[in-house]
Amino acid sequence: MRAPYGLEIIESCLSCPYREDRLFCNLSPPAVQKLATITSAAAYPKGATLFLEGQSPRGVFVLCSGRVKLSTSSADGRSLILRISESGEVLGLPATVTGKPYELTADVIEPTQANFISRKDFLCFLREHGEAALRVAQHLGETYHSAIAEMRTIGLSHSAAEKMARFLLDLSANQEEQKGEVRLTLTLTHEEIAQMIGASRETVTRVFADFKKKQLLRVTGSSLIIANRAGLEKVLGS
Amino acid sequence: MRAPYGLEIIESCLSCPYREDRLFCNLSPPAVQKLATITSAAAYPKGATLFLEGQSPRGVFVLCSGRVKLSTSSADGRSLILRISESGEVLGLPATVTGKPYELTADVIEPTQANFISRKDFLCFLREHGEAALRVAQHLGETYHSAIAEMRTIGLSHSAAEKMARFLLDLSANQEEQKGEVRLTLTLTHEEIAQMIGASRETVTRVFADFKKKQLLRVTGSSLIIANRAGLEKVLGS
DNA sequence: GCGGGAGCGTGACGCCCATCACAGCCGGCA
DNA sequence: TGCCGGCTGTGATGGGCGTCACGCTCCCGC
Repeated sequence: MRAPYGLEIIESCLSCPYREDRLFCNLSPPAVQKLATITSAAAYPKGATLFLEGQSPRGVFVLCSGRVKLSTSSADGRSLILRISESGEVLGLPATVTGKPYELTADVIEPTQANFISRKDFLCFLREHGEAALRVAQHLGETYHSAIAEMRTIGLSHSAAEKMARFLLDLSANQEEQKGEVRLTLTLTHEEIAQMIGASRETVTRVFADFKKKQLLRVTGSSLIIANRAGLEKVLGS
Repeated sequence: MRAPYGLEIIESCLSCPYREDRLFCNLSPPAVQKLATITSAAAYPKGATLFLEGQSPRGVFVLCSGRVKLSTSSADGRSLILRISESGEVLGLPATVTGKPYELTADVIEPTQANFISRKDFLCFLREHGEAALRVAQHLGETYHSAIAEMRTIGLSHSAAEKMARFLLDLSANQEEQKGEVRLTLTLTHEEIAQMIGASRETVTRVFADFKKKQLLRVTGSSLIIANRAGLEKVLGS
């Protein structure tokens, strides 16, 4: 049941300079200049919606700060979270490039500032700058890659514990490790984790308890420590 | 357990002219010409493997004929089929563009002829022809789109019957309908369908039997008739 | 302080479905 | 013709986990 938040866009992102984000860094100076002219900044409060699944694409959003939840939901209210996007990421790219409807819904879960580029301007820009088109293609390829990874965790595990383990290991993959432990801050509720791995809220709670009992991880407040990475990996192979 | 077929490539695809495929039609004449020079044709027998999940990308394959199974598999031998590709489709595009390993395995299930373009040549071609890079971006966007659709069928259904219904409705979406019935030829074994929807072989058999009993569909040989589309759709909402 | 809501922990119950086992069926092949 | 291997159908069984229900702890606003 998606709350019908209006687009309460606050047009005040003057302090939001153009970022060296992953997608458009290292472009030629004229391309960067052109990009600046078609970009407009905006701020979104918690609870706002950048775009809804099924809408025809208005354009792309480049996150400057904040966090945005990307999800898809079925008619009966169940929803599946694909990703929590953070600063520097680009949202709405596939739909904007193809012209098909947004395939996901983007909900703001932490106050966010973002740069927006309208579809018309963006396509025009890509046609003029082949280098940028190639960068976009690479970016889409990586997005696809991580979608497949997500499918693997959901589709190829027999147990909820296995999905949780995969989820945690994916999270920790980008974190640095010290004395055999990985620390990461997990600002998701059990409910949200459940929606990410395709399980119920209670199951997430129980699996967490189980992992803690088995000394695989420790939780203090919102920070989570993976104490026994090898142990978690063993959960996968069973 | 993926069979270790060697790449028994038969270099004899002289009768395989360059196709008006979805990806590269409507390019400018010089682009098409360039493309022809870097394309090489080959034939693959049933059971051959175009590429394996995890391999570093050699290039893209454009199918001229035949059928290829795209799947990913876990360490314990379970596998998840994402798609059965047919004539005209392009395989290996995301990995080739990004440089990351192939995220899927491509197995030939019907004797196939394909055009191959090496990664080096392909990237060079994209850099020279911005229009093609944009087309590739659009293509990747669509690939992503259908991956999300697949995730929805697997992740957002509570019952195996629901997954089957979604699967069949997806299949029939591209077929034309006559007198309220949709006919389609299904050349997959129950085992393969099971791997596509994330269920067991026996469950697929049972759900099929159930659907037949409820007059939702009829099966004669390899052709399948969806007799009551509305009935199938009602399975989704329960 | 106190009510209320959001999030977490936990027990009981029951169903769905994976798994195992085996039996028919069909096509291919010697 | 008869064997064999792949595919399909079906029963029995058991465990995993979704669901319901309820209590608990925070935190926040009044």
